[in-house]
Amino acid sequence: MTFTYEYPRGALTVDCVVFGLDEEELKVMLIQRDLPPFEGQWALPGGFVQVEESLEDAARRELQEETGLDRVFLEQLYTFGNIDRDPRERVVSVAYYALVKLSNHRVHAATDARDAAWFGVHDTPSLAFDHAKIFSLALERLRNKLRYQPIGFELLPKKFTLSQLQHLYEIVLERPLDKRNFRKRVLGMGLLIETDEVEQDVAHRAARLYRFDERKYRRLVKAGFHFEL
Amino acid sequence: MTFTYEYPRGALTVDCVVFGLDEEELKVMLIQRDLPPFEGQWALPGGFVQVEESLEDAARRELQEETGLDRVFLEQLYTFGNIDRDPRERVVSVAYYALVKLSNHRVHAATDARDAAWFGVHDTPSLAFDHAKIFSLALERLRNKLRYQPIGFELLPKKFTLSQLQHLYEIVLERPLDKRNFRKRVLGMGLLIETDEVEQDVAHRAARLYRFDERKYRRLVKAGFHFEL
DNA sequence: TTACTTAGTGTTTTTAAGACACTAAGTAAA
DNA sequence: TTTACTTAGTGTCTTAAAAACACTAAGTAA
Repeated sequence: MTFTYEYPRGALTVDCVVFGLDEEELKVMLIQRDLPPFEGQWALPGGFVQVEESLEDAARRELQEETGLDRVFLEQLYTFGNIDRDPRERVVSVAYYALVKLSNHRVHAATDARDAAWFGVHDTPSLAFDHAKIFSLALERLRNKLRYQPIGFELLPKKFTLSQLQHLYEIVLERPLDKRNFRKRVLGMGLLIETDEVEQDVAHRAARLYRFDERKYRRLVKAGFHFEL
Repeated sequence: MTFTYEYPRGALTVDCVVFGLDEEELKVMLIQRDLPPFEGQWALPGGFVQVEESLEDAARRELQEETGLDRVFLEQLYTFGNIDRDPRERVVSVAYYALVKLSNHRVHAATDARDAAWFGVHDTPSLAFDHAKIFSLALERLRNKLRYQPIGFELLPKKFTLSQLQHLYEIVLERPLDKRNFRKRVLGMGLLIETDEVEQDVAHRAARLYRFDERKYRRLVKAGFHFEL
């Protein structure tokens, strides 16, 4: 079966920059292409948008199919539409970035992808298409967003210590932060709930666990508040 | 002549939210549709992306064709891809917003558009498609951007007084600003060049004219500076 | 019991933002 | 030419936020 139009139409794809947090590093998920063009090269997970699905649905579906990731934080980044960004034909790509709790998700390479793996953001191989550009924009966006919106929690387990959270900020922003000032700010925000649990199996004093008060956050955003961390 | 593909393909459009500054109000440029769907209704200027032009090129071309606007500040806003946003078929639209110096550009309605006109941003008619959503996102983006990037100059003539600039900020942000604090901040930024001219034909003390130091701005941005106004 | 590691906690200093009112310069009208 | 009117232009004080800074507490391991 084929589909015919009066004027030529480019193809539409989505690409996802998936960030995860390892113990010591910010990582990005890449897949190794199993088909031409750029066969064997690493690339961002993504693929064609089907005609009866929304852009975000397409992004989630591709993530699921290619990397097994599910129910992640996902936000639109930018749309890339240079005419020769794909050697085959005109392809416009809507890029998304995603944040996942690395601990939850063991990667399994899947359809379309020879392999899927996490790379340190400073240790990425050369990427297919204009994906290096997409990736660097995503990293920049993540850093900016982290400053003024509480999205860091998306990279941590549900319950986390303040040290873990600070560590996350230090890794993403790539600079050390003062412990007392950090705790002051982050608690002063009023979006963390202190649980009655502490971390387990550590060889030193155990830290209290907190969780993010997502309900309160949603309520405040709806009411027009802006958050600056 | 027709074009045939193996899978169905949606259409791709660009839509532009064009802002201009009147004496007393922030305005948006709308066109009245001359063709179905939504014939006769007001809409954002925009149209189909051709297969051999980039997204930004398409936006500039449509602006030129439909409103006669040329060489404007243009930046990508967001991509809208809900499956039923166009009653005819699947259409994904990449939205841009533009800032123009209203004084320069007299509007002339043009091809595809029955009419083109400026509307106060609080006085817009009901819009075709999901254009109301696009418009309100653009307005929000403009306000946020104005806070931390010096883009306001795009709405003013090349040479302007500090009062005009303050007035612009007050109109866009919809709140009064303190004259002395405003001048302190804006001059402290170091991106304004004092000319040796003053405004003409005013019935009171004439104010000094300034211009935006675009070179310096570009240089600093390249060097990684961030600007907060 | 001692050494080691990370958790947890306030105060001071510095910097940026906000509030606030008068004089200067020009035009227009009496 | 004097006077009234309008907008330009200018600094200081107050307040709030950010940054700098060091010790004690609690637990584990040797």
